[in-house]
Amino acid sequence: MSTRSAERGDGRPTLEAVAARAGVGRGTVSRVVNGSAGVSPRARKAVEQAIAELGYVPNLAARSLVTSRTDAIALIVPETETRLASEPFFASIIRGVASEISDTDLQLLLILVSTERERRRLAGFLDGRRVDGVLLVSVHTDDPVVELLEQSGLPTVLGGRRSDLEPLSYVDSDNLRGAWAAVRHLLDLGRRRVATITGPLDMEASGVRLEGYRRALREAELAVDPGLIAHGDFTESSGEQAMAELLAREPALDAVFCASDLMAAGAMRTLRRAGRRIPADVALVGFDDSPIARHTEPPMTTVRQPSEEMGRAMARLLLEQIAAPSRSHRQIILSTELVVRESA
Amino acid sequence: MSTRSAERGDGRPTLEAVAARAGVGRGTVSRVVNGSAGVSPRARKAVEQAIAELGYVPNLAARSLVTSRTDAIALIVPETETRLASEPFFASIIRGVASEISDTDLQLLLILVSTERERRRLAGFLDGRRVDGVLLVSVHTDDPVVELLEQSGLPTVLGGRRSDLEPLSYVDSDNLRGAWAAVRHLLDLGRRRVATITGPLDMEASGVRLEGYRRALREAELAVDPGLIAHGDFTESSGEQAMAELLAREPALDAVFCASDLMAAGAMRTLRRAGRRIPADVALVGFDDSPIARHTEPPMTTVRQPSEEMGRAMARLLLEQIAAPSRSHRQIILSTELVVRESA
DNA sequence: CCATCAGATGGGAGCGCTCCCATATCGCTC
DNA sequence: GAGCGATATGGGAGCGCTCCCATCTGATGG
Repeated sequence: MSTRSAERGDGRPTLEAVAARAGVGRGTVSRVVNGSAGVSPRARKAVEQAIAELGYVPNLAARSLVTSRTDAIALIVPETETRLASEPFFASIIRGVASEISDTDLQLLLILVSTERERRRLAGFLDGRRVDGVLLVSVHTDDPVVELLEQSGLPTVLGGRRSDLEPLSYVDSDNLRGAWAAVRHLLDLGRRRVATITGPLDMEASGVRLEGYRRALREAELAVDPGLIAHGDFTESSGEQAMAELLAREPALDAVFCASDLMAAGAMRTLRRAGRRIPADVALVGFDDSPIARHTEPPMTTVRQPSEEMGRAMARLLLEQIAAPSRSHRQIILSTELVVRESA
Repeated sequence: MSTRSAERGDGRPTLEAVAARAGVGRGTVSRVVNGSAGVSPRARKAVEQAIAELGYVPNLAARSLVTSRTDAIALIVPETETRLASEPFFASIIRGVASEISDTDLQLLLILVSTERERRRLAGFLDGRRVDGVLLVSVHTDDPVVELLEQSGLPTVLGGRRSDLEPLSYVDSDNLRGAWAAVRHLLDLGRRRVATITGPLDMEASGVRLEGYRRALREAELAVDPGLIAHGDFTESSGEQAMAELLAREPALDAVFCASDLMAAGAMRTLRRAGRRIPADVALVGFDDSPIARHTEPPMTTVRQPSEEMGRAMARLLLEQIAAPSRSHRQIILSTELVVRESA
């Protein structure tokens, strides 16, 4: 059998086998497979039939070798892996990205980077050009990972930004307005001793949320009292601790804005232990609208970030950038929304 | 310059360039790169230096073309994407898998399959042999995805199983003992009208947890009353609804075992609305020990599944299977643990 | 001192594909 | 009816690597 010669050892048919079966040349089959123009209807039909009969599937490695495209993008999550699980934020991003690329034929690679070793591995990975583009979430101001990406020259889109001068493309949510609206809400409720628990200040989002807090206070002609500001790192236990500090410093506080729901949950716990009623004694607003916000007691008023939409937008931006690499960098700011439940 | 000829258009050095620089042949460089034996120390050193100087990184596509390995595995999550976000279980699995493969040079591909279209895409993907092996979580009894995997002949490891006759390798948690321990705990508390809310019965885990419930009752010489059994689908709202049914059918129930924390959270909400105190009137135990279990009011007693360890075990099993494909299928059952908080 | 053998080495062949160019084919126009 | 451009087509070259075999080297034994 002459077709034998065009088959793989593992039995999978090659382009050549399809060409032989359809009675055309390799070039024509390739054109059909890749949807290029300039194929007669007759030839196209013959090829399509041969493909169906043989169950032909292109060998991506061979294609990639020639085109030096990989048809894959990577989503990099540079977090201690614990946060991945505790923050549904990441899962939503994944979901958004996956749904956006689900009708391209791109692969999604997930890369978790937490240790130094993993960072080095990532460097080799990027140098090896194993993906066509990269998505990075959870951006820290001087995160070496971002620099790796910049150096690599690969199309890149960030979720969040390092500063308001961020040169790379990014998608961010409107942290300023979100925080502002949250604090504004507390003030509208008549609270006057409004504290805040910030995120880690090496993340721009934390700084911006703090700025939103400040601005709302100033607009209400209230002084910004440093004693009412405590810092956390987005984890629940840091929220617990920060709340304890605040309570110690300012026993008379009557409201608190937390830069994440997880910290807010921790803060609630501390408040409860201290015998403060929520919201009667202390009103509380979180940030993220993560699932746990609905499960706290009382259910938490919080600022919704459209995290799935962020993932989607990131993917979209990256696809554009891969398609037209020269295109200058773009940014997208998605709006946030106050979700009023019972904690404030 | 003669080295020019051995460089890629994009400037990345090739094996050939390294060979030229080190003054050896391609074969020797390849042997060094792949750590094969039979290279003199002198040659090895020269090659290593050339690699460092040139910043050589192997082209995976070319390698893959020859070896027909891909150095990638896929994690398939066949769920409506919503569950990905709401169930930290998946995130933990991802984390476990990622950490287990982090010192191999395998890639992790994440594939979310929910629609029929995505399933077809997956089929092509598997046929295209774009990964060396596959991990599947959230296994449903007659999930077409599992059949796809079986047909593909790729090394496969399931998280969960279709039945106790599962022919494929799998990692599961000890659902029977977990459920049994939960119900046993409720009985030890003196409860006698113990209800259960099951998961979707097309998942083996649901059936087994129900069996654990039954067995604990029988051991306590209590009848298994169908009126005390309601069905959910692991979502919060299904828990809410199932609890309402139970309350309607058996107003006198004094305990409930829920097959997931999410359903338990829903059930709590219904109980609260119905004016039942937890645990005074109705004691409640969940399953999973997901983060929300700590945030309910009162904090939930639940059965811990070692989900991260499951991910790790799945990856380990898959690696073994890829290394030694002939090896017969294996299964690992991880033990569960009752975490007593305040709801029971 | 030469035959012998193990270990080290170089490089041809070929993996399956895309790119591109030479060639073939067709339908028009003048 | 010859000439021309537009459209289709086949297949060579080559992507960067691994595999394998032929060759070479040097140490060993008779």
